[in-house]
Amino acid sequence: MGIKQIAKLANVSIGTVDRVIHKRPGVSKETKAKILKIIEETGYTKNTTASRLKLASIKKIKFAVLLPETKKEWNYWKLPIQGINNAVNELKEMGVAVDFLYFTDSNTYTKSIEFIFLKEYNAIITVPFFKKESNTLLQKAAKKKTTVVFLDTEIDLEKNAHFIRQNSHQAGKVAGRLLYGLVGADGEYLVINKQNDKGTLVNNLQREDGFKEFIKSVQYKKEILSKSYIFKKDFNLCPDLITWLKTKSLKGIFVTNSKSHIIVKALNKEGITNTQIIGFDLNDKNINCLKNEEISFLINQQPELQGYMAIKNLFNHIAKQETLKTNYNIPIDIILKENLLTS
Amino acid sequence: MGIKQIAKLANVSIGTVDRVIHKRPGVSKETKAKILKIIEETGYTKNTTASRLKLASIKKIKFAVLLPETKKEWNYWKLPIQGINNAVNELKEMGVAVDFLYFTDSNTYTKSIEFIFLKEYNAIITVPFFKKESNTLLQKAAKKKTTVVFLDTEIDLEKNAHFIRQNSHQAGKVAGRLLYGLVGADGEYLVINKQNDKGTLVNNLQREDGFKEFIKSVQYKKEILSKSYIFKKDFNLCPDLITWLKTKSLKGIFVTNSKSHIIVKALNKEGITNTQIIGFDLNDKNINCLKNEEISFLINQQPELQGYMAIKNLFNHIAKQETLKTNYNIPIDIILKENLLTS
DNA sequence: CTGAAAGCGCTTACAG
DNA sequence: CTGAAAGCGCTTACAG
Repeated sequence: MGIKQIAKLANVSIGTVDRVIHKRPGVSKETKAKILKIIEETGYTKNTTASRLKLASIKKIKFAVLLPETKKEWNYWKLPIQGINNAVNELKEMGVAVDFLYFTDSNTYTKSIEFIFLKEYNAIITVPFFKKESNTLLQKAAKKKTTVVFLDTEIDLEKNAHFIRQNSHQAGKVAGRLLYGLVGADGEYLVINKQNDKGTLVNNLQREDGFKEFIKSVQYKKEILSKSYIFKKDFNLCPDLITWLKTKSLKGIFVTNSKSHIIVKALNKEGITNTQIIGFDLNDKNINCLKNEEISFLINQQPELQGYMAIKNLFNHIAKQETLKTNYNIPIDIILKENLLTS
Repeated sequence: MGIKQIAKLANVSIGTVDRVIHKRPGVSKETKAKILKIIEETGYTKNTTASRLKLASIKKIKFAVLLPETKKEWNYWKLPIQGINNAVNELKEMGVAVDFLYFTDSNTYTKSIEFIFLKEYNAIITVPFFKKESNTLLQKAAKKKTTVVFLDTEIDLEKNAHFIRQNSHQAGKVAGRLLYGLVGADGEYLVINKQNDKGTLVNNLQREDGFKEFIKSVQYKKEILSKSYIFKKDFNLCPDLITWLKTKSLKGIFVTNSKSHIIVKALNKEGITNTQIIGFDLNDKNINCLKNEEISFLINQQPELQGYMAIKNLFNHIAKQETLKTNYNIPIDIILKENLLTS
């Protein structure tokens, strides 16, 4: 059942049917009503593939991707890029194209956004690392009817934004159950956050909250220690923490970021044992610690999937008029030594 | 860069280029060589979308799906069907269509296979529940150049088969680490398998093996108890097991199948406590036990994903000549109360 | 306000 | 062995 049959049934040309389908002006009320009725009755839906075949050659669907710069060999931000490239590859015959831009700080972020708005993009995929700049972006985008999708982290913003990310609070609760299962009521708990010049990372705090919520829910009464570190080269734990760790017997450490391997190293240096660690992200060093059983669990944010879904969802939104969810949840994927390499 | 440009560069018509691309006969050696060279040089690849647009109207890609009958309201086998339908929906504009058939035993399985071979299908998606019949299927399929993909379980078969399933042995190891983390060296371990008239299910045994391999790897010296049950209505644990369970303090139970909720019920009836349970599959009853903290972990076989990937991989194989892996691994997805509803 | 024609990249059936 | 034409379902630019 195609546009041709609809046209035939309505006694009009396919051009007129096309105008109605795309809500373009220039069709008389009566004709429009007649065509809509037939579309309704026949259950006709547009063949997006055929539509894109034609459109791919004249008007591409263009996405701008603005992510943190990736200089190092292993870099977290290469993973969403990988997912984005996979999706674009699947959809390139449908006329989907993407431009990548990178930022290093809020200044280069702003510059890149300005640059993006000089061209015409259907949507922008980025991260909400700078609150003020993210709000500015959303304002500009609203004016230009450009969709914005944020990856990685969810923050409160003034305008309607779309997020594709793991629920960090919930991930913290998952970490809570996993670690409590290993350490139990008699152990001690420590949360280690990552800090940069703007303070502790938003999603680290969200994870800590979720973690504490779980631990409290099981009637754990002792205090949960919490530390925030700037992770530089030659990282060392602060002396009071080392003392604390050495006096306690069983310890559970929740590293709310990708730096758990650094904690492992620091603990080893101090000869601190009897520690269970749970962290985030499948970087090489973390994976190694998992293999050596120095880390018990890693929670995978599935950054490739985030990038992949961003493109797929945006394509379905733009090409098939599917609604774009405000929050797309990435499953909280639990990785341990034995399910590391099976996917 | 399309077929038209290739034709122009080779000074031939697009029909001739098409013949070369599809390895159809009737092209002189010289012309063929010339065209292949230009394809090579330009890096031309066929636009599958355009190709399928045409082909969808004359020659569909047809899949036969043969799965266990699903009468009950909640049934595991509705899940791969859901995934299959999702994939077919995505690809229907590409001319992908599917027929569903159901079996109840090896007889109806054989009958269905015969019926399938009366028609022309590009591929068959089924489960390898009957070894002899699976081998027969593969033989017939090889003759007809029909691809066969097995879901759910991997077994040894004579001919080259394709499997999309979780690695059950590895899943058992994952269960081992998870349960050992909760129960530890001082506890007792019990494995519960499911049995039907043909004996204990293959993947249950594979999971048990993996589980035991892990538990042994951590130098656990006590015996791991293993039971195989036929799960009927009014299920009861056998008396000797009840006695055993009541005399032991901390117990870890690995249910290698979807029936962990039945074990929970049986344990409750006998007033047996201090038990950690890990099972498989997200059926409503298991989910309820997870929510009530009567089950600690469930391993999700992601049956929807299995069905989805079967269609996607087969489509890519048939329409894009991508190689079909002998074993496609479904990740070992760990579910606990807190990450149950986040995806 | 509406229609007819050309074309997206590919495939087929037919002509020579 | 090769080419020209028609067509897949849709979109556009133009004509009226």
